[in-house]
This record gives sequence, structure tokens and C-alpha cells, in this order.
Amino acid sequence: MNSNVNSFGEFIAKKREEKEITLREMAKKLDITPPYLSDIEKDRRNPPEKSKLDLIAQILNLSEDEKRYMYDLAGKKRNEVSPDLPDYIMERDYVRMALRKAMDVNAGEKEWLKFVEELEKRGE
Amino acid sequence: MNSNVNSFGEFIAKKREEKEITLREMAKKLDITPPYLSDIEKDRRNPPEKSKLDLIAQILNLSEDEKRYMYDLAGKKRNEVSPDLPDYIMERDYVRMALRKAMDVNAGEKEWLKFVEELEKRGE
DNA sequence: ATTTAAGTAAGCTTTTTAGCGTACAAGCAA
DNA sequence: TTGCTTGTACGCTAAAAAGCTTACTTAAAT
Repeated sequence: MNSNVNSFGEFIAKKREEKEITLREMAKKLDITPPYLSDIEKDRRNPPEKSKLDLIAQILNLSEDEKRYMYDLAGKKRNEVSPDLPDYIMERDYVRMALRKAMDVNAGEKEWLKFVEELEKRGE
Repeated sequence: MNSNVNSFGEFIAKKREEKEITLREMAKKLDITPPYLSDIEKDRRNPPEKSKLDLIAQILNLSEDEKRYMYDLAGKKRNEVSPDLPDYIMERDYVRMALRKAMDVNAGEKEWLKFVEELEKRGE
């Protein structure tokens, strides 16, 4: 999807530079110190929590797809589920049931894409 | 599904008592101290990590359903996704895509159950 | 040459999380 | 009664995670 970037830090650093925003500026908007942001961009620290990620997306004017990509990179770095997903999953028993069923029968891309197609038919 | 228990600590405490295992015995098998296990059962501490949860399930002889219920309680307590799910989710882009699509179109129980049915048809 | 701006190295401080040791109260057993 | 067993209160230690301060380097701008 997006260029040759594969880590959270690289990704936001690159986007920031594209927008010609300085690290210090961005740190200020995020209400963190420049060195701390620097560490994050260098992947030496964990990506921040969801609210700040949202703020980053806003500051960097990310598209919906880019934002999700960023969530995925953040999730992977933290060894957690991408932070836009947990609420949806944990508030719905049937979602977890379905995920487990999918694990059980070893559902792969084919099955899941079919599910998405079904949703597309119904979605408004 | 399972009686009137709604927290991780209560759940494993009850199961433990049903099996007439003492807290100290169980702590020993888990390789933690009794006071620490006590705190967990009283919901004053976080549920342990996945490997210990699996051990608990084994010690308490939980059924597959009970085990998942335990994972859910653990996930909720920690404000995380139930610990049997993250790997499956994070290793598969299409799963996350599907989850997001479902969020977008506000898919509810009906749609998800239909998905499960589909899987049941195909599952070996 | 000098200032200014950008990013970062180095090393704190603080907070949270995990986990232990000791000691005690209640119940039951001898 | 004495003595064991069970669970737990209380408080400590240790490690990880979050986040800051200070000070330095490099490059450009004056």
C-alpha cells in the first residue's frame, strides 16, 4: 500500500517530512518533548496510546487507509492488536465467537474476503 | 453460559474450590506465591500472561468453552483483547480488513453469525 | 565567524506492573 | 488447649515503561 516503510517510527517520520513539519513543532502539538518524539521516530520507544495516534493522524493529515496502516504498525510494534480494533472486538461476544470459529476451521483469506463481500452488499 | 460469575478472579477461585484444590497447591503448580494468587483471585491484580492462563485451564480441567470464557474475563480485566486472539488477528491483514469493514458498516450479530454459518459449512 | 534551527545522545525521574516475604486470623483436628 | 491448615493483610523489591532535562552536533542563514 504505502511505499517502502515498514516501521511505525519510519512511517510517521516520513509523513512528517513530507508535510515539512519539524519534529519540534510536531512534538509541541502532541504535547511531548522533542527528544521523546525523536526516540519514537527512531523506533526506540513504543508508539504512543490511541488518543495521541489519532492526533498524529490529524496533524499529518493521513487518509483513512494510511491511518489504519499506522495503527497496524503501532500494534505490531507493541505486540498488541491494532488500537482501533480492541473495543469493537471486546464489546461483542459474537465477534470473538466468530474469530474463534475462524481459528478453529483455519479460515483463510478466501473465507474472510467472502465475508467482506457480504458486508458490502448490505452496507449503506 | 457459566453460573453467576463475572470476574476473572471469582471465576478461577470458584473453579478451584469446585475441584477442591487449595490455593497453596494451585500457587505451587503455577510457580507463584500464595499471596500473589490470592490477590489475583480477589481481582486486585491483573490476570497472568497467556502461558499461565493455559496452565490454569489445565489444572482446573476447563472445557474449551470455559477456557475461552476465562480468556475473555482476563482480556476484559486487562483492557486488552482476549489473549487467545491477538496472534490470529495480527498475523492476517485480511482479518483486520474484515474487522474494519464490519466496524464501518456497523455489522451486528446477524452478519457475524451468518459468517460463522458459512464457516461451518466449509469446516473440516 | 556567528547565530539559529533541527534532530538526537545521555542520563535522569516517575509511574506502573509484577512478584515476593513475613506474619496473622479463622477454622478444624487432635 | 495446642497445633496445623487455609486464605489474606501489609508492605517491600525489582524491573519495565513513560517521559523529561540538559547539552551536543550538524547544517544552513546572516
